Amino acid sequence: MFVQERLGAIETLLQQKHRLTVGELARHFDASEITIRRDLRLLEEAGKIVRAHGGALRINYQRPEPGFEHKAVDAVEAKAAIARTAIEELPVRGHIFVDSGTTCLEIGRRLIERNELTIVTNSIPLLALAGEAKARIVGIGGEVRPVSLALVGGVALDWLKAFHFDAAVVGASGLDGADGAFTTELSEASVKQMACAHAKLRILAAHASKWNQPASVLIAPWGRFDRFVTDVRPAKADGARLRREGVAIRVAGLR
Amino acid sequence: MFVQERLGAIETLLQQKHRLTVGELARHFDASEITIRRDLRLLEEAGKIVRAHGGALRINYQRPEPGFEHKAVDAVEAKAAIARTAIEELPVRGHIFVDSGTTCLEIGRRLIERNELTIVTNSIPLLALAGEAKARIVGIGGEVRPVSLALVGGVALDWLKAFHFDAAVVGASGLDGADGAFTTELSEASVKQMACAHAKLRILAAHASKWNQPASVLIAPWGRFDRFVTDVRPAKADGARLRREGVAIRVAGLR
DNA sequence: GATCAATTGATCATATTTGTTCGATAGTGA
DNA sequence: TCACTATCGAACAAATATGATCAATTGATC
Repeated sequence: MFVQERLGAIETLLQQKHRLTVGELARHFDASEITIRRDLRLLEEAGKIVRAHGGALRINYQRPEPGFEHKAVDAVEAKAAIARTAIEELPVRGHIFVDSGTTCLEIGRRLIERNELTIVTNSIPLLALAGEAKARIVGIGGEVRPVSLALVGGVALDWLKAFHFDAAVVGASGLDGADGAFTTELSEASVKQMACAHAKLRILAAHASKWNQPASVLIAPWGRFDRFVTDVRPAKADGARLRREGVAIRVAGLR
Repeated sequence: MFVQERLGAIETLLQQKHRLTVGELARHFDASEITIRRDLRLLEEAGKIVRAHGGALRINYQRPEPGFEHKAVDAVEAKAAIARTAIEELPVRGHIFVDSGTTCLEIGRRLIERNELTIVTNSIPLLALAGEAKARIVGIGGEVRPVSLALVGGVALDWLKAFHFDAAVVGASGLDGADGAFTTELSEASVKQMACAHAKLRILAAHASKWNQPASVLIAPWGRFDRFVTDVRPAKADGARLRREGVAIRVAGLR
């Protein structure tokens, strides 16, 4: 086996495994460990991999789950812009459901200024803002999901059934041009679905970074939403698809 | 496991949990504590986390209860003492209702460490602590009362009807030797009553300053409570009355 | 077949990583 | 305030991984 072949093979293996030990590779190629180390050094010098003591890691090795707050901080500006645009779409009186998540929290933060409004939410951070609110704020009950500080679960759903909203604003963890909006957890998806099912106006608010992010549970296909508020004009194909499905796109800062 | 992997994993965990102790991490990775500390130091030097004595915090973690803390500064010491005493009266597993209010919040703050417990509460500040909780936390639904950040109202009551608690801890705004415990709002009183009605063990926790404070709505006469936890031994007459009604008195710091 | 360059493997001194011990320090409750 | 406990980090020790060096092997070329 030629060196180049081995180098290429190691790269390929790393695509599949994200981490490889020197021992594994030595066995795999039936070569000595020192040979593997030499290969790894070459690959590292070429910037193809990251070496670790005992093996190697994929270069863009990213941690298991992207995480919640991490993204939240660097997109504050964008999310504020989305929020400013989103509230223009929302009624000044009546009942509005506001979802959990950082984008929706920004929207909620602005909506609580409207004194004729009743805001129903599953977001604990939003409930915590009630002290400064002019609007009436109602929390749906349920079990707390610690990662997102959202109220979820069966009882929350039962309770939402009894409600009728003038509008529902929901967020998403992933967007897919072909399918629709996704989230990572079934229990959260159910709450979002139920809220939308009982709302006259359904608004999806999501930061552009959510496009093509993998998230396992479908909240709803595009057609179920009336408006999609985001911060960057979607790719041509995605935009066309949305319009075909009857979703009005609002791009923050541009209208 | 490579160092880089552990560092990445710690970052990911921190995004989900806000805070991690060295011990937790050591167990999680099956590594020694000193190894974890070394990792934490690396992450701190890289500006990825904030270290604390005993563990680490997420870099931009902000306290989730804004606008409420200022109230809580009154009698912190005494309330902490009451809380320490109260939790000794409470089971380590099962379902416990924890009321809104600063005293009960102190109790809840300690109870969330018990990992076999389900805590049901109408206190939004307590719900906001779920991110750091070992216990399962359930919020009852309802309208938010901004002054107290408590969930109240008809829906809250309906929720409570569905529950059965091993214990209920409630607070009060006023205490009267002759009558019992009072609060300022009918809606809050109803929640407290309903919680007690569905609990095996009923604990009233209140700071001594609440004696003879005027508060309009009777929560319940003394006889409805099993224990009264406070920070100062009650006046002779009051103490006698309580005992006659079958309420066990626990004075914080003295037992 | 002899020679050379390239690659690989073996050996061993050195690096790195991890865990243990123990004195120092910070937090906690009285 | 003090004493008590938990946590911390320095220093050492053990285990493991690493790379420099040198020898062996292979294949190409003369």
